[in-house]
Amino acid sequence: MKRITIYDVAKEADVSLATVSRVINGSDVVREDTRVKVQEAIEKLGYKPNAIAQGLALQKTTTIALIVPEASYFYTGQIINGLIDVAKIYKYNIMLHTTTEGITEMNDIIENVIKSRVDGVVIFNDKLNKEELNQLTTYQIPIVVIGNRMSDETVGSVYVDYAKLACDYANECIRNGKTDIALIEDRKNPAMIKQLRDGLSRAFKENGMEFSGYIEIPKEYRSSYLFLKEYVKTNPRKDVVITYRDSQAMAVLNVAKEEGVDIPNDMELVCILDSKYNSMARPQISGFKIPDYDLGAVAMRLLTKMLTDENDVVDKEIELSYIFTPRQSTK
Amino acid sequence: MKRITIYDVAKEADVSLATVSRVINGSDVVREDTRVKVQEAIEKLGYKPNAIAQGLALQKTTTIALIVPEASYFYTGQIINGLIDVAKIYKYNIMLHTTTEGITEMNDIIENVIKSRVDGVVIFNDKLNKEELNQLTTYQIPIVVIGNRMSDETVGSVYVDYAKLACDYANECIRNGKTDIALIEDRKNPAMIKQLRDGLSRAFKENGMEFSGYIEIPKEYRSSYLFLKEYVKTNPRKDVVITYRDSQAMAVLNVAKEEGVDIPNDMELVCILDSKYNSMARPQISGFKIPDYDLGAVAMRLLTKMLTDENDVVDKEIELSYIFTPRQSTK
DNA sequence: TTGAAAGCGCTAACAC
DNA sequence: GTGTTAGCGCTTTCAA
Repeated sequence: MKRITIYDVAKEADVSLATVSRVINGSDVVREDTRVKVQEAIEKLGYKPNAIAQGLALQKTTTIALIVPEASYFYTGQIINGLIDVAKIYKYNIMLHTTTEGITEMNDIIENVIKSRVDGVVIFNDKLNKEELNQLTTYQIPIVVIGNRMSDETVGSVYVDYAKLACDYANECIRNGKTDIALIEDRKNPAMIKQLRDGLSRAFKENGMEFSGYIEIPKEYRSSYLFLKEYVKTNPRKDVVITYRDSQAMAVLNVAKEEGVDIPNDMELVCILDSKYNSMARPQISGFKIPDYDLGAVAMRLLTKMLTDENDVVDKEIELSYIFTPRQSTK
Repeated sequence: MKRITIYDVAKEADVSLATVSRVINGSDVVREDTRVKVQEAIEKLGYKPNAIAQGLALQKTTTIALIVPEASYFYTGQIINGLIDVAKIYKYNIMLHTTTEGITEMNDIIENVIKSRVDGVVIFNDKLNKEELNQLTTYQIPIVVIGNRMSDETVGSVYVDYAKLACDYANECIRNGKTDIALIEDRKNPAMIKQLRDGLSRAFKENGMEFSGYIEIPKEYRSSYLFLKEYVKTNPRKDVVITYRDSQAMAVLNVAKEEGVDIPNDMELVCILDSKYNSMARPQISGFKIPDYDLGAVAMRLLTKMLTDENDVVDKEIELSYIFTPRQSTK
């Protein structure tokens, strides 16, 4: 089957290609009968406009690039879902790029993104390099960052204030006499952990104390579970343990159960990134409902705004809130 | 910043645009000194070739469309990872499309895919309509389907034979006297469940029996957990319960624990789609290691083959195998 | 080895 | 209302 172009349709309908173009773009200056005539020709030939040619002519691709970490948690999936749902509304297509742990191919991706002439970029990545973003801004590509708050003028950002979250929660704990709080490292999400840690430090400082409950997982341990299993034997019990991901929380739960530590009576457990698995664990794990879907959706909405409103969008920094969901692992 | 085109580079380097084109495409007919001259001009101007224009001129976009269900399990994520890793090798970009439960916008997606002139399509979707695929084949777009075996001549497919998996496993159970096998419905993945059911039926037939252990979850129950909680009270205990996803297996585990059913002694539990959560549950849930990552990787490899080898690719149907991973929920 | 020019398929002034 | 035509940025013969 030969590729059908706008010329073929024009010939078939016996009009000029400009008229066909007008029809497919819904221009209202076309007379009804010619519109119908063209429409029929399109139907008959099975013509589909070539988005690439349109992109070239219009200097816009109605495509945005989405850059996410390869590690696919449920969380990331939800962000993508939210983003795509909004993208669909505005007819944007998504080019998906993933960054692989360790390998600094971010530059390759950026290069790729520039070449592909997408209209905008959404980046969700724990480790984000300002320099790399600069590349994009040099090429005038609108950017929205998810997760990291950016103070830059040109990039938008949608995020959750984990520091505040941690600070507030710690304050609450301290108020209730629970001062022995532990935060477990998450190698995959250092930036998030840093925010949490900062928040905890702040809370302790506000209460005239110093936060010292950060638990690093030595490189030689392949999983938090394995490490904690050892750790718990030689270290005093905490009042509250905070983990970032559900799997770490489950590791804590398992270790506790195996070592005879009663949760929540001997020790409380909170997981920052709530997930359905938290409620399937026994005892059910308390967590913070982080608006993952919304992070994606709002980011995309912000980007479309930046893409359409020539005059700068007023609020490029959007903070989303969270909700604490108490379950059985906390009192 | 004005958009830098190949003309700007040509002027800067004082050569024709044809030469610049040759340089960026690594043609070896260019004399070294002019190559360097052009290279410098490119560097100086920060020129990046416009992939859209290239796509138009070359009639190929080096982009493939990936269609996956919106519901983001870990599994889907892994498939995407595998696919992207291979796509990177061959320099392909990914256009991500998701299908939403219920809403039959598959046609919209297909339409979109055709317009975007991607070089090929990979589809992973439980509910797959042959008609919709036909659209794509009409437009000569190479397709690879993940998960469903397709007998079609033009589409490739990469899949796991769940029927065989179920049949073999059931045979093994029956051989050991465990004939009371239950398979729990999964509304999100009817096609997979059908395959499993077929496999079980076959095994029972082979043993002169009939499979009657399919457990449907009535619409009014919001989760398998809630339903099973009721179900278990009025129904006899099974020998073996099979679920498709980890969350269903965990539901079974929780119900069993709460109702005083000892797993694996009173009843065994197997989850088809293994995941890390299975090994975090207690008792750890036995499962089949389905090669999710490979499904994606192999699918992409197959597609690139179909894209490059003009003469038909010999083997367009690729079956991947699985490994049973016994843990604590089976004896 | 390099350049000139004809497309690739479409849009958008500008004419008529 | 509709047609003509000049791009959009690049590749690729065909000449030189």
